[in-house]
Amino acid sequence: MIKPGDKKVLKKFGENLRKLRKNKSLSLRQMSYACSIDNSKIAKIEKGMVNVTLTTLLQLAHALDTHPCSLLDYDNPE
Amino acid sequence: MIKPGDKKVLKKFGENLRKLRKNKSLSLRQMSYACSIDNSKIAKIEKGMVNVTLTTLLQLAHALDTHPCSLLDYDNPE
DNA sequence: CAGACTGCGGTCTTTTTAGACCTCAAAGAT
DNA sequence: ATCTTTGAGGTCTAAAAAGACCGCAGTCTG
Repeated sequence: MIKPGDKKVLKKFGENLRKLRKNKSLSLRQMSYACSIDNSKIAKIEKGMVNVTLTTLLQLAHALDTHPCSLLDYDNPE
Repeated sequence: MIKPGDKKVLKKFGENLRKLRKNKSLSLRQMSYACSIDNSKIAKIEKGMVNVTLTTLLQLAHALDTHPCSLLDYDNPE
């Protein structure tokens, strides 16, 4: 299901997520605790290996204390 | 997996999606064609019965010719 | 009435997420 | 050298999404 075109999107999303996490100076395990998502999974998300669902997206945003939009804000206007 | 707390979120998301679709005066089948998502599925999403993934979210946003953020822009920062 | 469109709901199979747990190597500090 | 933290991968099960197809009732129009 993960089409080649999607991989790029997921990768970008992951990179942005990582950036935001680093900004908060959170380790994977700290963030895991903050949003009840397994650290190994967050790592996979950051690497673009997972197509997160809406609720997961919101959990991540909550843990980062930011609006969900921030997680989608990697978009470069075309 | 869809926890009771999530249902509310998905419902709100769906309602917002429907609002945006109506704004564009698109029928389910028209939108289905625009984003390659089955019309029955879109109906389910709008009713909050599906926890959409990131790529699906982006497909929907694309079909509505709007930024993904708009889909998350219901008043629910939490 | 007939025909078209609409939203909605159901079924089915394949693929994937969610979630939990475990291991490991590298880097840090004590 | 030891202990801890960190990021990264791996495995496994159960639940759910993806995707496609079908049918139905209501509405509208010719």
